[in-house]
Order: sequence, then structure tokens, then C-alpha cells
Amino acid sequence: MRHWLMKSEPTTFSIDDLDASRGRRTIWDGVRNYQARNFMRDDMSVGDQVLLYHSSCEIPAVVGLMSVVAGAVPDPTALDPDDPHFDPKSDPEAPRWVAVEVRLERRFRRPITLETLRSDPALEGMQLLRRGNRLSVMPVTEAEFERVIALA
DNA sequence: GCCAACGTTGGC
DNA sequence: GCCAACGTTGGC
Repeated sequence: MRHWLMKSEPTTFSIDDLDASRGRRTIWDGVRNYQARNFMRDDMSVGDQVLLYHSSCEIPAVVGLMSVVAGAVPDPTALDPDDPHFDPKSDPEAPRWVAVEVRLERRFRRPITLETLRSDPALEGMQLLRRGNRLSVMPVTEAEFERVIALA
């Protein structure tokens, strides 16, 4: 089992939205970055644990824990001309973008803020904390994962 | 709203 | 294949 972190802007899709979704599940669509796509397509498996991170908001933080409940499928939003994430260059015969399905497992009683993460020496190497990091889907080591969970 | 970082695009 | 221009991300 692997560990991951996925970002979402809460104004677009928050942990509240996920909590309110049927079965507390959602398709993680809209990812339009090749590296992030490759992680979802090639390395994510059912049962993997995923930290949910709120970005571009007042208090950026890890807010909950999700699990992968279905592996990568073609991202339907890339093929829908009416969708804001439509990609005219994605060929329906060979879809360029994929999405996994995730389920909310846990809401953390207190969000683990970016500030908290940064102040923890044990998390110094975390990819999320690297300068210039913009990936919305990234791996987390088991040690980092356990450490973050311990802070919740 | 600013701006650094970085990915993508497209002309050559 | 290079690289400048441009767009996006995301913390502050």
C-alpha cells in the first residue's frame, strides 16, 4: 500500500463536499498535469491512503484522510465540451487524462496546517513543502504519512 | 494582489 | 530541439 497527498481548493471542492457526496466518494477529476496523471495512472492502487490537502485558502492544511476505491479511468470531464476542464486535444479513442475514485475515511478534528507541517523537522523532506512545488497529486513516504497522522 | 516557480506552447 | 512568451499555481 502506498501513501499520497492530493490537493483541492476548498472553494472548488472541499472536504465538506466530499463528506456530503454519496458514499463519501468522488471521482478525482480535473487533473491536468502529466506527472500527477502518471501517478494516478501508473502507481495508485485500490486501498492506497491519501491525505487530503486544502490549498489556495486562508489556512492551507491537511484536513482528512481518503482511500483509493477505484483505479484510474479516463477522466470524463476532459471529453465533455461543456465542462470547464474540457481538453479539445484529448482524443476520445485514446484519452489523455485519467481520474481515480476516492472515499473519505477520516476528517481530522483539527486541520494539520501548512505552518505545522513546516515547523516539524521530521517532515523536512516532504514534497509538499519543497519550494515551487505545484503538483496536485504526489507521493508521501510511509514515515511522513505516519508522522502527519500522528499530528492529527 | 503580488510574485516566484514551473509547465506548456509555438515559432524558428 | 531550443527557448522566449505565456499561463497557472499557490503561499503570502
